[in-house]
Amino acid sequence: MARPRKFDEERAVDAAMEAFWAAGYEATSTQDLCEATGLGRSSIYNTFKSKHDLFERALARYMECKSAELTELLESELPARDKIRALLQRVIDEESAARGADGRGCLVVNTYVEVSARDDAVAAALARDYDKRLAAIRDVLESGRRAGEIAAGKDARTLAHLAIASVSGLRVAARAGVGRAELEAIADAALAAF
Amino acid sequence: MARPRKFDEERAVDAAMEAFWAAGYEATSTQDLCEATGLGRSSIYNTFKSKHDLFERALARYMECKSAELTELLESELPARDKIRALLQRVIDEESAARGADGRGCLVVNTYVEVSARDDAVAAALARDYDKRLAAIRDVLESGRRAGEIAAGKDARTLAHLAIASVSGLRVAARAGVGRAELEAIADAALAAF
DNA sequence: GAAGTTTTGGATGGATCAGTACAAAATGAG
DNA sequence: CTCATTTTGTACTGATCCATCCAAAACTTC
Repeated sequence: MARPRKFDEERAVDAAMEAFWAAGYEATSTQDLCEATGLGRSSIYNTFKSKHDLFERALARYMECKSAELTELLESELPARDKIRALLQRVIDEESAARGADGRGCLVVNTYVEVSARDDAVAAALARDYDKRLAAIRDVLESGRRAGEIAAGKDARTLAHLAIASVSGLRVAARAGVGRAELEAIADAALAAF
Repeated sequence: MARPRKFDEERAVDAAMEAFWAAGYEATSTQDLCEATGLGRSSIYNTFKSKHDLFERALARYMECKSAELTELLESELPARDKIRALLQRVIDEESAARGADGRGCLVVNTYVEVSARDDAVAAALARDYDKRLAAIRDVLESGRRAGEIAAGKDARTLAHLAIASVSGLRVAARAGVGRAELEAIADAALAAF
């Protein structure tokens, strides 16, 4: 038939994801993407339509990974509040490690802020991801409410929104330079609302 | 002596702030800054050292304004928790209006995410601003704790961190497309932690 | 009004941007 | 081996990036 590809498309998307994650969309040049993926310009443009297209792929991949991690975390046998606690703790671990290592934060939060407002396709993808996470957490809290672990008067959906907002809040705080111990105290205080 | 300036430096910084606020640092070109301020290239580079310098000025101005607003808000006669409630409500008003009007969010949060990690000077300025806000809110909560409005077992400083994190969380949620009514429910739920 | 000083506009520089054109290289099918 | 097809490397496009240069304009002081 024809000459076969010398690279793995998935690995290229992964590498691009790392690049966008580290520097953001605008600040990542196509040259950076070539170096990160190890591909030539032609290969990238032959495989992906554009930088924007590659970004959407990379973002989708990131969201997939994170979504899988969340699902796994929420599937444990812990009480609902402890699941939320574990979620917040994981975020703190990520962000604290990231500060020392690379300080790149979370690609989803970064993209909300940097890209979302001026890019409808990206905004829509982020909104779908948000809804998925919201539903997963709401289910957990709803079960917890039925099990009596969460006060009956509290709305599971609202608390799920709050859980996600708490995650974002911790991430921004971490980026603001708040240290690990303080982040853990904040998370602990936030749990009082659940 | 010499030819006087035809423009007001402060107004120029204001206009630049609006531009950076609307589009972010990278996506705002020097051409955009000329158009926003109404100045020529020479005037801008004669007055400010560089785009980066102008950005620092604009960010400082933004933080000054917001800081003044916060101080004013915290000076009311309300109980401590109601002050926090008012703070969250103001954020919701801002973000909900912004979504329809321009969707630019908060320049400080945007800058944390877009610039902070790769710009020490900006990161330091943001950190100073964070500390100021933290201290102001901590004082309010400390008073509230002494007045018995806040449980004695809670640490005012941690709650102040939490208040700031709640603001960031709401802002990111708003950018994620969460509507006004839901934001208000989230804020209400978050207040249970105070 | 002349001299001296600063601002201003417009042209320009060199770098980098995203994306394309094209021919050489590489492969499987016949 | 030859042909058809796809990938790949390199050179290149036109646009835009931030910043600088310079001469003309504008204003104060003398």
